[in-house]
Amino acid sequence: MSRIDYEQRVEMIKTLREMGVDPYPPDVKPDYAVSEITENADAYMGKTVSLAGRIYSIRFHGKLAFADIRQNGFQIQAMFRKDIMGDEPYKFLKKYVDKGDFLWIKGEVIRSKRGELSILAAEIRLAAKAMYDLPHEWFGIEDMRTRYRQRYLDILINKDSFDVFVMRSRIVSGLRRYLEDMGLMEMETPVLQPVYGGASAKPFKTHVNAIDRDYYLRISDELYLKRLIVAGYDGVFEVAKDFRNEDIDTTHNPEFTMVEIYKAYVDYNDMMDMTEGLIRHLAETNGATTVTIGGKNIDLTKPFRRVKMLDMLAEKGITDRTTDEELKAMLEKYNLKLPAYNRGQALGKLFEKLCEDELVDPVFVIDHPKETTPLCKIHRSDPSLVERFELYIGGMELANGYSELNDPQLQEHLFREEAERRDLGDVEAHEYDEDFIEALRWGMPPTGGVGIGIDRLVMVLTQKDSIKEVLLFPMMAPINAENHEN
RNA sequence: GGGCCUGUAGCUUAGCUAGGUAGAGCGAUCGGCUCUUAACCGAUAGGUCAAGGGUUCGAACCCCUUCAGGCCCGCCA
Repeated sequence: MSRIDYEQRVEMIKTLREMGVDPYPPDVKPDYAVSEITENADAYMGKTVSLAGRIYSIRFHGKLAFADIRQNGFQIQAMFRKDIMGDEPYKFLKKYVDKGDFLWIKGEVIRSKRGELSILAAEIRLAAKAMYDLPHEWFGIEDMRTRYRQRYLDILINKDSFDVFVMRSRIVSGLRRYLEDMGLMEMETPVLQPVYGGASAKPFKTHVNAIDRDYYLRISDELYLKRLIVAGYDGVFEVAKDFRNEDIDTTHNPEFTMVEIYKAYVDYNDMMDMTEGLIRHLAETNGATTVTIGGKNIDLTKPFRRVKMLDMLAEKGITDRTTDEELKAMLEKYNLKLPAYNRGQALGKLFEKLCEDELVDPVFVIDHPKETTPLCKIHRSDPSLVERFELYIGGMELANGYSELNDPQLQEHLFREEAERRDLGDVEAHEYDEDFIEALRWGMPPTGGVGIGIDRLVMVLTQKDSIKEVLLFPMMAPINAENHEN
């Protein structure tokens, strides 16, 4: 594609160099951030300051010009008067400075006749030249392919995108601060694991040359964090990138971020309290306690309901009187596949199918059948269940937590059952992790744990209905060299 | 994996179920303008209509294939 702007800029840069003007000078030093001036306009009024930023718009009126200068999310208007800055600099501005360029300006802080906070340029300096025209902010960039593949352009042009990732950053730092204030420590555990565990998912496989072994990218860091509880740290967490080799859609990306949190001497009830407190705190500090996502209104201010999974199934007519044959027929009807039937997993699948979408306002679904996970403590009052919770918001699963299983013999037994299920063809059954069981044999205190999907949490708090909107660089198929022209 | 929709200038798009030289706004370039902020006025340039193949005298348009994306469904967080 011919871009005349690009070719013109190539020429212009050549000319600038011949004139002795460096289009990419190394020593541009503004005295003030734009935000400092805009946030304290009155204090700086009449003072001479220097600042720098990108030109988003420039409007010439003969011997007068206005530009919008933006830096780090803050914008200020620059005013250029030929009689103040001089003929040559004004001519230079008109001829060699374009929208999209970075400009350094020194001048007096004033207000224009219309009252707009401005810096009246006495001196200017080209800080960095751009080679493309900046697309007009008014129209924005709407094409998803451009927005996701050239995210820097999306963020540059679309203010909403800029703000989403500011919010994401604040949410994650707020989360870390909240957990640290609770006395928890962030730990870093391996991304490359010889045995993948902690969740049901298909992994990415890789090979470690140094020891000539196949490794996996982690699907979870649960089993490592629990080893750290064994090790004697009573509260740990990790904001972790996890990797699952599954489909890409509006709520799934192959790499995603999950915070897992483990704390000794608490159970799943305590972890629900903590999860709820954390999410409400993040909602309040990011100014959105009632949100709309995908047309659904969600109220984060009310206490999160806690409902037993079996009670929700009972509302759908599935009770302990429902026979296995009837359950199998229902699985068939909804096209749900279980490599090897067992009642607990069947109930879990049917729950997801029948109930999940209805869970708009935050709700903890608790007390799952024990076959749904091998890492959770058996329920203190019903041996067919486990002390597990899942938090749903807006029809999405946002968090999953347990009273952690710390009985090494039972853990070994449950892992063997998972192994049998693998042999029957369940590719998502947990791998047998001998090293983890060995750790449990040394003794793990009673522990509560939870994993919270950060991307989905950010979706809720920023009111976005696609995970791609909250991932800086969502996974996209690479553009074929034959089709690629820019 | 199944269904529906989309891809036209740097950006936003019209034209596609009437097959007949591809149009606009913004942006760019040149000129004018001392208070604009989607600035304005005048002129100019800018297109392999996602890619490939077919039908046709003639294809952005009809057909086939491919690529990329979106939405819904199925499966996993």
